[in-house]
Amino acid sequence: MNVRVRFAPSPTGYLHIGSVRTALFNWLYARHTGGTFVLRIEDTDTTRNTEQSLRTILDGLKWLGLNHDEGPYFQSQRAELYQRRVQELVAKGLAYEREGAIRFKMTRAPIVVPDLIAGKVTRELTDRELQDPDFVIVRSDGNPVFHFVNVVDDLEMKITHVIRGEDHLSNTPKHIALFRAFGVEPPQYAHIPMILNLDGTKMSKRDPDPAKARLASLQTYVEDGYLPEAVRNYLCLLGWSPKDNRDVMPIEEVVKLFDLPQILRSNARFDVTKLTWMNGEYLRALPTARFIELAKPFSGGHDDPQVLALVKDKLKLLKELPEHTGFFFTDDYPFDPEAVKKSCSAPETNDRLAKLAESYAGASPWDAATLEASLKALATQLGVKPAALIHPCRVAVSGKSAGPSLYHMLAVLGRDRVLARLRNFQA
RNA sequence: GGCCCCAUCGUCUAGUGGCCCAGGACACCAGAUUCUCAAUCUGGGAACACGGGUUCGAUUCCCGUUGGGGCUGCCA
Repeated sequence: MNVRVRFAPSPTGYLHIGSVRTALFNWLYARHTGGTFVLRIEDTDTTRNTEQSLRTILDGLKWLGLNHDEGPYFQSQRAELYQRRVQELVAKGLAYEREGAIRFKMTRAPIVVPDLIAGKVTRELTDRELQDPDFVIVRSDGNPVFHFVNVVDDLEMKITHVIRGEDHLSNTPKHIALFRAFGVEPPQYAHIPMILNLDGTKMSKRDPDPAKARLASLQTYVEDGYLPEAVRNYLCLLGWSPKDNRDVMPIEEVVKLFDLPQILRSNARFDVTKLTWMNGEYLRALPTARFIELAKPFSGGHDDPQVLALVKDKLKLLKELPEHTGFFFTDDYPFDPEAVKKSCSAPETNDRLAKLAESYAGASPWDAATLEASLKALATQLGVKPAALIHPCRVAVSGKSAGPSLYHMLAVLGRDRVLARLRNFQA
């Protein structure tokens, strides 16, 4: 049987990180089985749909490389189809009108949901359902509801596996009943557990804590300079594991190993610290040319390739770029008072830097090796350790005590600026 | 409230009755290395929620308790 799965978001807001993982798991399963990944936009709630939101979904999937094979289909364009299907149920006597809405005659017997992840789930009827198990499939305004269009589309699109969030598990008996009402066997279900905040609360863009609210949206990771490969890799590891102690691994490997039954049944918490670590791993593994290309949007216009290459291995996020490179592009860089205090408190500092400037004035060629040799020679001559020159020099030219290799930094900065900064600096 | 799902270090996880006084990763701590930071290397602390069973033997099976999550809409 040819596997067909789908990602069916509704374009009513931002792209939630949990939805992204659902999309990812569908994509992984399609690629693992050589099946088809369908994208379907569930835009039946006309009051909440926005064009912007649709854009966000499409851009997000593209950014992550989760390419679909079919679609996007739009439910808003399939109204006639739903209409026909409603008529079919009414004609069969399985649906009826009440208070202007059309309701489906739900069976009172408990329905077993065979789930590839949760196992066989049998749901007893709730008190409310005991009173009246039927549910609305078409609102009194004429619009069909989620449960109905979802089932009709899965049926029409011949979806074989429904991989979705566990929040849908309790509603699945309704869906199964609808499939049967149409005389069709339901697809296989795989309900994946939820992703929660570190503190166990729901990830939501409306979280009162702004830091937590940011984590809920994929957009945050794009803006902060995470690599799509890193986000994708981290998400793979939430509820799924290669079981061989690997964590950073190419997506091709995940595709090879991924399968539904081994997905964990318990909720996972989202640890952005680990994601950030993983991003650093991916960043450092990047070829320099590729890094420079990806770094440009974050460089604030200062994208000298030599400078970018110099700080490549220092970053965990691309958005950290400006704080690492600022002093390369302006002579008005801030001095960290702690750094000045720590490295430039010796009374001889000004004198030493003046001598270093003198020595560097004649350095040729202006490259890291020459600058290193020259500095060490001066240190010997002054009878001090190289560190007594290195640290003040670093602070003088960059304002900071931390940064790239000093000599390479000086080489990129260039003779004129280095000499000027050494001479202007007064401890 | 009712119904459903879940429960291994702080977090993500390995573990399907003895190989486990529980392994890996992030984070944390200490040391090594280095011109600083980062990276890297070495070492360390850190978990089977609780109570009953079943069994010669339970992290692993069953029941209960507690805790967490979900559903309970003419939202999706």
